[in-house]
Amino acid sequence: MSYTSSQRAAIECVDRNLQIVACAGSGKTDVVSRRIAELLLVPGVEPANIVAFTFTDKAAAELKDRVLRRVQDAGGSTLGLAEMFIGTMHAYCLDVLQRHVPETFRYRVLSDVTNRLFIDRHSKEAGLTSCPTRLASTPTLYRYRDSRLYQQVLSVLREDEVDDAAVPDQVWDSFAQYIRLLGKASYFDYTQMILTAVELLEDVDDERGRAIRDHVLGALKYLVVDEYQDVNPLQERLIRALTSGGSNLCVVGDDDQTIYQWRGSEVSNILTFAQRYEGVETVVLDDNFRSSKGVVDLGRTVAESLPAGARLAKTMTAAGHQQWQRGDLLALTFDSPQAEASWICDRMVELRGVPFVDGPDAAARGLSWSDFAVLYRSVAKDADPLVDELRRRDIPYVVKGLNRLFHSAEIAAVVTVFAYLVGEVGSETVQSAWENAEIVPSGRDWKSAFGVLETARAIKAGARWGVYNIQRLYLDLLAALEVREDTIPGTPARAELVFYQLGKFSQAISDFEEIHFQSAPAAKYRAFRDWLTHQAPDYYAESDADVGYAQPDAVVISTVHQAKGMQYPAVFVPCLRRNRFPSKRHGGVGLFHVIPDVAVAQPDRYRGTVEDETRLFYVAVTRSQKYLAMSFSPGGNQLFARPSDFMRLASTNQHVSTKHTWLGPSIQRLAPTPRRATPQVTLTFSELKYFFDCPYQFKIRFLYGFNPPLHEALGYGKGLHDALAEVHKRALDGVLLTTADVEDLVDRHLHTPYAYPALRENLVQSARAALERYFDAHGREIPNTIHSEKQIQVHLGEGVVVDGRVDLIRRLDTDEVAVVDFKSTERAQPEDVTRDQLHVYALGYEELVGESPDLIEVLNLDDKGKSTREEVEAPLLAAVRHRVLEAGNQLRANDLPRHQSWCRACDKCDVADLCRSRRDA
DNA sequence: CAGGATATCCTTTTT
DNA sequence: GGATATCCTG
Repeated sequence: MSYTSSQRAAIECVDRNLQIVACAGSGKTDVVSRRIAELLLVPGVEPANIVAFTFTDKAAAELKDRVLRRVQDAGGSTLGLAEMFIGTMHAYCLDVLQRHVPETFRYRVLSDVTNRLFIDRHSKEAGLTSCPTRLASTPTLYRYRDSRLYQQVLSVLREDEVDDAAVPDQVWDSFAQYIRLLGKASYFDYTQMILTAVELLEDVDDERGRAIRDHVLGALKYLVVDEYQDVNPLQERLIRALTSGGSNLCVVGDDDQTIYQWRGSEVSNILTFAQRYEGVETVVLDDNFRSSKGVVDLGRTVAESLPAGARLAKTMTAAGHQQWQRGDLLALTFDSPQAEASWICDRMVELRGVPFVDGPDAAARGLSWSDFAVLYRSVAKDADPLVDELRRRDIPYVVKGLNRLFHSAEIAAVVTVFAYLVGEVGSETVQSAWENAEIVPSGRDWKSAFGVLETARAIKAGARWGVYNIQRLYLDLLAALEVREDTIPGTPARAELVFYQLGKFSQAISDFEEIHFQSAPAAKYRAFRDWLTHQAPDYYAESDADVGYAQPDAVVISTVHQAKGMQYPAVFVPCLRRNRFPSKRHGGVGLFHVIPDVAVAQPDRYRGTVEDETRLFYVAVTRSQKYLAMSFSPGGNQLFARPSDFMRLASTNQHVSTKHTWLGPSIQRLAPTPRRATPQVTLTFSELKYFFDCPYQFKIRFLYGFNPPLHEALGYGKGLHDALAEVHKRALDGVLLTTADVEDLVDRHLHTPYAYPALRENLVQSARAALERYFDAHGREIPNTIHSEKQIQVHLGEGVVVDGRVDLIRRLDTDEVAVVDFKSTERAQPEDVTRDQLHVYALGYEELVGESPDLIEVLNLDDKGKSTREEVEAPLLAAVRHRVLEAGNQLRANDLPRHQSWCRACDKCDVADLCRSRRDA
């Protein structure tokens, strides 16, 4: 791989703060990963000294993979690579907290949906309904209706730089209530994880804060921040705090690609970076290797239409191998959306099989469906005509960025069940909805199914919480109707898709029940039903062919936002309508009705400006490697009847044609061949355990997404683990806890939010007993702790990685090293599965330190459970390595069969009813 | 061309 | 129910 001089400058700059301004297609990820590999060659630099932030988990996975390959290329060692943090800032902060702050071990993270459920469920206590607005018509926010806005207010107050005095006192009161409630329930929302970590790191005076600073900053020598243009003020504070100890900082970004300002991104971070940090070296990567000179020139035109003062100076230049030809770039106008959709399909058919060269040294291949991407400002509002046309013509497609789970007939049918439970519809409605959705074969006996529902409905207030578990009800209902992949009418492919939908619904139930587990039965069903109609549809995406690890050869329909970071040989940007793209400003009760806009430094970020939309258009254009068709057709009403200014901008560019001439039949065509990438498979230890137990159970749980019912004792095992983690971590710091600390430990770590009071008391007792037993039996060995909760990775080659955490690594009196796994219940697990699992741990340890452990141990904390200890054997290690690789290949081939017949794995399987009838047992 | 009346909208998405 | 774009009127 050869680099340009500026790329090399960026890679080699390891001793100064560095700003890499990377244009679209400039090989950014490659440069960053190479630089990290280079850092590892610096004498004295260990993987644990490097932290790299990305914006998404997906980007993190990609960077990790790249770094690994670069390290291998550079002949470096992959030893200990698991100690390098590559991930989002959220994940990093959570990791720091849960590594160093025992009080936070028990905290769980609220997602966007569960956070909203939480706010609505506790609307008064969370301050929602007392939060004032500046509108006479809406004196305060309303439950349900305004909870989303309230979420935004809560994050702006913490993530932005807010002029405290300009925010009304009552708004602050609401805010304080929310924060108090969040802590009381032991939750972090996304913002709070970062804020908590930042405040600890900033607090130089606090004794404990200083200890954490020493740990964190002591290890950190190099910090890399990708997508720096999208960093918000709180995240900038984190970066500041992390580099305050003098670590080297490298930020990478492109101010022209700031597209998340409505989430608080602050472009000025990147614009003024060089002034705000010491001795900054700036490297501009303006060679675009991705696109033809036509695309690059159009992209530059778009970027340069932005006001000059608001950008970093750079001139994107075409430097790749893609050739521009007249006719590649089109700006076309159509009379109707249907005509536009039809032309797009024609154009795809025309381009299919046309020779395309992926890289400078690659052989030509024929373009295939997955080489085409159609990018919309709003898929939800504009993509329907194209989807209809693609379906009509049998062209495969996947739609990204659309929450339509609840539009599907299957889920609509499932929802009727809950309408029935609250007495809104009769049994005939339910039955006919299910039959219309073709989930069950017609003529199925519905008696037992309604029996399940009757039992659920008859539950009285005061019953144990576990009894009117909605998840249980759902799974029982599917079991009663014998809904399984092999009984769903239609082809196996259809059955699989239906199962993905049903699995997602199971996830929705889990989200709801996490917050509403303890609501009284009638209220709970009612709340669930309302949530299903009003809120849930906005959060859950329909499943299409793009699921699991298999990669379909299908046209991609996506929003511009979701296409960020992607590239495609041919890109379509249709529906360039005025008031849609650029989008017009919107009305309604908004952020600034709660927080005055003067309280925020750059309020326009949250409003959206033409410049923001221009940057979005820039992102859309620069996704294309060669072919790009921008088009307009008048939309449904007069607001969208005229073309966007972007149409004019595009058509005045000299590389763009405004008329399309069909390629003649003489043009050379190759067999369509999709770009082949071997998907990366990353598994955790616990997922792998299920896979070893039964591949089909793994599929039901992790690919389809079915969740077992929430268990009332949930949290017990984690609490024990956390308590022991504190014991061992303190030991590493030289503090030895004893039996006298048991009560404290249990208080701090045992969090069982779903336990009814009597159970809770039981769990406290058994947790204390378990810890006391541990101190009795192993107290003497605690000082021999080498690692507690050690992050490990196993790289198996061929893109298969296993991630995990080893509970304990300790030295025995024999001076041997043992890898230890705690089990909190004696719940039987076949012995061979346990051994497989432990050998994977051993592999992880080997990759961490370079030699395998001597022993692997299972320590059962339960009083009856038995503990095992065995020697690590090389042949077993090799065999396990092989089995994990095989698992990765099976996953990629979507080959996850069920066992031949009912077996012992089925006996303990929570989702066995979705697999086979119990009559077979 | 200014200003009032009317029609139409109420994204985008990551953690 | 509020904000905005565009239409309409003089």
